Parts: sequence; structure tokens; C-alpha cells
Amino acid sequence: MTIDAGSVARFAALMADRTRAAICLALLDGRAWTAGELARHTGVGAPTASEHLSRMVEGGLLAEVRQGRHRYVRLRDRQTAQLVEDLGLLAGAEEAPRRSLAGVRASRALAAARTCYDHLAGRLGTGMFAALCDRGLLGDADGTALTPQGRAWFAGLGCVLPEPDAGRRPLVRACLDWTDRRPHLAGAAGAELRRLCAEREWIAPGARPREIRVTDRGRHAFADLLGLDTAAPAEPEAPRTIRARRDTNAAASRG
Amino acid sequence: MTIDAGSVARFAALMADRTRAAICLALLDGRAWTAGELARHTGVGAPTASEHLSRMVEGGLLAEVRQGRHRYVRLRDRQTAQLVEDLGLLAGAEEAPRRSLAGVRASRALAAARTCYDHLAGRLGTGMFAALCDRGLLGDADGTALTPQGRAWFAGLGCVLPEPDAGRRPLVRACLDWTDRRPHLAGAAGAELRRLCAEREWIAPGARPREIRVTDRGRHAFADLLGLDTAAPAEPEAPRTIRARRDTNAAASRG
DNA sequence: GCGACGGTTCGGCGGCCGCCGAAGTGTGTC
DNA sequence: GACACACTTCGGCGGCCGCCGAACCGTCGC
Repeated sequence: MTIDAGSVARFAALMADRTRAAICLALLDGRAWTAGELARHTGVGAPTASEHLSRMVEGGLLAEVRQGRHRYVRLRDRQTAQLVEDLGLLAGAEEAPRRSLAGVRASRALAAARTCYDHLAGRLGTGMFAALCDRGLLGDADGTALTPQGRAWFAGLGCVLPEPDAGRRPLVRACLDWTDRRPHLAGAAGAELRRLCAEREWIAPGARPREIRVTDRGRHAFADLLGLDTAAPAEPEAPRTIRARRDTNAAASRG
Repeated sequence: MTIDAGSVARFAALMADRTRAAICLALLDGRAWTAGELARHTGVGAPTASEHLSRMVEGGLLAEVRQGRHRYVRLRDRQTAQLVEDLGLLAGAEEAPRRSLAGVRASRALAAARTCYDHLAGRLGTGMFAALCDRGLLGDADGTALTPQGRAWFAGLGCVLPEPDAGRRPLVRACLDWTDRRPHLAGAAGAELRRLCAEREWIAPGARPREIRVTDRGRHAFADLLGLDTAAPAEPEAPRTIRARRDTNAAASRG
């Protein structure tokens, strides 16, 4: 047996609980969260969250950094984040589109622009991907390769892209978008592009985790560079609320 | 919430059991298995297997075809197979290399050549990938693109590759090999290449599931086409045995 | 029609799991 | 040194889960 069924089961079990899955999804924003934040976010007590985190770290799903009286955790690495994302995509693929009204409001902003681990997603991300393709900067039809023009475009922005090297992270990768069902730019170039956008303040963090906002400066830059229209909905943000979810947990844990 | 933690947990739970994980891994060979075969393969009773399969089909992990008094199941689609494979890779990444002696014998053949869902893996797969790169048939350093020469090479073999089309399956994809830790060729081209190898009888099924054997004809073809040395270990195959595994199950299900 | 056979359903058993409250540990602050 | 705070450990509770044996249901072969 090349690979042990037991270890696969053990690893999958780390995500096979509603609370732990919620933790994984929260961590998809690429940041490190404290144990307390995650407890509040998932609506669970501190002891429970603590046990979950220990288990996930032990199992190799999360990495932790202890700092003073805080315990920070993040997804172990890019591969792990990718797995969580793929899992979310597949798990959501067949789901009926039942969503609360509050959810619609929240997801509208997320659908517009958000981060996906370390790159840009939402309509902003898919729009950029399409624009890059249109201009011949991404080649090979699927957009899984960077053309010489593409490389020049990045260089013109002052982006130093890592030399592509077999076995390392792909330079460009097409990542199917949850909300838009079209690809957005992932891979090393996607991460670099996001870093650049943040550095030049073309984007800024939104009200909720993972949500991002295109700044005025960014709107001009995206229009100039890619002919991209990033008109904002410009609605005031509702305060984030913690909702109880104990009642829904038992129901959800069953197939 | 863009994606529901409950559905992620529910989906992950489908693989979070040793028996179900073993079923997934078995199905990675791309074939459809009957319920009985899987019950025997996983060392579990028929009722148990039946319940597992129903749950996995219901949850969208497997697809089933009922034929007479048989129930055939397979992984739902390529994305699902990919997920299982990635999960296996990550789950195995940190594991201590504890393996039984029988396991070593078995995995030696698998490490030499096997199928990975619908393409070739093992040293045969990684060797071909490296050879294709060396000859400039795969471009873009990571080998995520086919060069014009590469396309010509496939054409010369009589392989009709699908036109690459955004949103469809990538033409070529580098898939990290479990045993060799180097990439092998996946994607549509990988699948086509495997089909061709089987059609010309360059490869033949091995003694165990997923295992493949390079034929004499294949050995010559691979040497001529790619300068690839595929010397076989040529050891007689041990008969496959069903081992009891009930005792190890409880231990494995705990973190 | 009958028996063999693959698969399913049902009832029940043992075991683990996820949760919490209470108490404990270590860190930073006044 | 005392207190607040973030987190952990412990004990216990309710609940689901995975398994099996027994009985049952279709299908196939004779």
C-alpha cells in the first residue's frame, strides 16, 4: 500500500467537523488568528477551540506560533490552503443555493473582491485574469503560462517574479473562483500581484475578514493598466455580529 | 459566508474514516468497483460497505451505476479524484516511514510504475516527464505547457490532443509523485499518453490494482522515443492476500 | 420454480467525539 | 504582589458513529 488509508482518514477528520471546518475557512484569509478570535468566530467556548487547535496542529493541518499569552495559528502551508479551498469548491458544488438575507449582503461584498489565501479573488480577481488573457499576457489558453509580454508587463510594474523552477510553486495557476465560476490568478505571480496592489494601496482591507476594497487610486490604476472597470457598490457596512450556531451544529454533522 | 462550514465538514467526513478512505484510494485507479469487491478489499462486512457507499454517493463523492445485481461505484469526477490524491499526498507528507516488509515488496512494484487515476505515475511516469522536459517538449520550466515541438511529438505518435480551451481540463499538468517526489505528467495529455501506451501494449496491468508492467515492446518504444531505460525488477509476484485489519482500525481513527 | 448470490435494511452494541463548566497555569499590567 | 487575561486541563454528559448478525429483497442460472 503506497499510502495508508489510516493517515488519509486521520487527516480528513481534521476538517470533518463543522467547527474545525469553519476554522479552516477563516484561516483561508492567509492571516494568523489567535485561539480566542477563532473561538468567538466559530461561536464555541474557549476550551473547545483550544482542543480543536491542538488537534489540528498535531495533525499537521495548522502551524502555530506562541507569543506571550497568545497562541497564533495559520494553515500549515500553501498546499494545505489549496486543499481547503478545493474541498470548499467541491463541497459547495452540489449545494442548493440556500442562503440567508444577511448572507447575501455579506457575500455581495465578498463576491466583488476578496483575498483567497495569498492572491486576489472575486470579480476583481476574475476580471484581472480575463484582462490579462485578453492582452496576451497569459498564454496557453488555460492561462497556465506567462507569455514574454506578460513577464514584461510584470517587470514594468516593478514586480520581480521568481524564476520558474521545476518542483517549486507554479508561476501562474488558474484557480476557479467560488462566486464567479471563472478563473482568477493564483500561483506565485498572483501572490506577487496582490502584494504589489497592497503596497501601492490600490486595495485596502474590507470590513470583514478576507473582504477587500478597491481604493480610488486602485480604481484608476486598474483602469489604466488593464482597462478594468471596478465600480464599487459603496454601501455602508453593517457591523459584524456573532450569531449562535449551537443548534445548527448537530443537524449539520449528519450526512 | 461565501461557503458553508457545514458542507465542508460534511464532505470531509466522507473521507474521514479509515474504511471510506481505503475505498477512495482503491478507486484512484480510475476503475469502477463493485460493492462486494470493496468490502473484501477493505476487510469489512457487506452491510458496512453498503452503508459507506450509500453515504459517499449521497454526499457527492462517488458516482454509482447499478447493473443487474451489481452496484458499481467510481469517484465522481476528475476533480474529486484530484482531491483524494492531494489529500493522500498531504496526509502522507509528515508520516514516519513505518512500513511492513510485505508493504515494501508491494510498494516497490508500485513505485516502479502505476496508474494515477487516468495517467501514468511511479518512476515510469516521472522518467517520462523528465525526458519530455529534457527534449524541450514541455516548456515553461514547471512543465505546465506543451511546446510546439511537444505538440508535434504527440502528433507523430498519432495522438489527437484536445484543443486547449479555457475552463476545460488543462492540457498538461505536473502532478507530484507520491513515491518519487518528482513530477509526472497529468492533464489531458497525460491521460491521452496513457491510453496510447495501453493501446499499443507498451504497458500491461500488473498483479495488484493500480500496478502496471512495462512490456518488452514498451521497453523498446520508451528507449527509442525518449531514451528511457525501463529495466524491470522481474521478480515473481506474490499472490494477493486479504489481511484482517479490524484491530488497527480503532487505533487509527484517533488523532 | 429453486437455490445461489450480491446487495440492502434493521436492531443493537461498544466506543469515541464534541461540548461545556470549573479549576489551573502562565503572562502581562498596574 | 495583586489582578486581569489568554489559554489549557480535567471530568463528565449526551449523541452519533461504525460495526456486525440476522433477516430480507432482487437478479441470475439451472
